[in-house]
Amino acid sequence: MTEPKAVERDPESVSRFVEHFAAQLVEAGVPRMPARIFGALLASDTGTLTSAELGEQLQISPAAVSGAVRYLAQVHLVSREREPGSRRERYRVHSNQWYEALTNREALIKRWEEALREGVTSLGADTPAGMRLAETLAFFEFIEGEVEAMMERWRIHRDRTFGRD
Amino acid sequence: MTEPKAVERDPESVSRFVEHFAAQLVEAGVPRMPARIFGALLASDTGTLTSAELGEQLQISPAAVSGAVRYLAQVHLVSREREPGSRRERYRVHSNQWYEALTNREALIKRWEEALREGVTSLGADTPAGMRLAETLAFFEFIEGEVEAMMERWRIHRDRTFGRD
DNA sequence: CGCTACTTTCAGAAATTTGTGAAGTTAAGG
DNA sequence: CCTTAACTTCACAAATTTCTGAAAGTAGCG
Repeated sequence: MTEPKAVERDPESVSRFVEHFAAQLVEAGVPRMPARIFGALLASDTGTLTSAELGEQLQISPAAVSGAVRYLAQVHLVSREREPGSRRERYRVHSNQWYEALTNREALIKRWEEALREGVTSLGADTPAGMRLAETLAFFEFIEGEVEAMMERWRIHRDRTFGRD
Repeated sequence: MTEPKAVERDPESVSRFVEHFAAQLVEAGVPRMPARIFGALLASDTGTLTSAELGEQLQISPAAVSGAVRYLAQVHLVSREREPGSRRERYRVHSNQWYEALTNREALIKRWEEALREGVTSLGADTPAGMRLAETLAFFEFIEGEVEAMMERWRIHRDRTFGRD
């Protein structure tokens, strides 16, 4: 028969998902190429793809892959690993961990807090503006603590739902 | 004495805060003008500023103010109000509510979820990729519920800390 | 009604961002 | 070591975004 053995993934469906999902990320502020690459990784069976595979699937140059991957690695959305043997690289999305990175914008939040703290000081803690900034600052500090607890609850919930191995 | 009555806010400190804070927002993906305007509102005593005041303080054209404010209103970071009498408009940051908007990216999350759901379907719920997407989807659904509870805790915490009026 | 004080829209100039090809770098494997 | 298969960096072209000035609405107020 002409029936292929384990098709399970026609390129067009994959592409549709990748581009659609990437578009949402773009709207959230993620640069286009990183978004597309991230989508492609999410949609891959192993969660890993080589530079060449990405380039071919998305029709982009090696340079574009390189730049986008650097971005993704920096924000901890993917990790890079060397295939033992060859100098070919694999990029991987850490299934359960990538979305934790999302809630984990540590550095970002820290800098917001720093800016707010400066604002409180320079505008005066007793001025209306200073008080508004102080309250905002308190909000972020509060959230920071909460998020950690929330992620712990998620892990428990996930293990119950998807099996605890 | 040459001592002014209630200076309390020298333009340079304000500007330093505004630009610094705006820079952080920009890094988080907010367009520059909206970020600056938002900063200026945060740093104002009443939390409101007119179009003209914004234009002068930030040295930008009325057109820029108009465009940026439209953006901010759309994402619920500021509201616009008409000064009774004149056709002059005031833009306001809702002290306690602006940061709630941040956690409240309803529409955004919904679309992510929709994209993920589509992905699960088109890639197959039983494929490895499909399962990865399903887990991600479950994560967002979980978070959605948690955030609401978290905000409620925040309000209580805030009232305790800043007075409950 | 029409004048005037604002705000919005629009077309285009300027700046920024993005992606490419080509040269440069690194390290595997003979 | 030298060759070669990758990845990365760089300079530039193209596309996009951002802001402006100017024209066009809009609604108070005489």
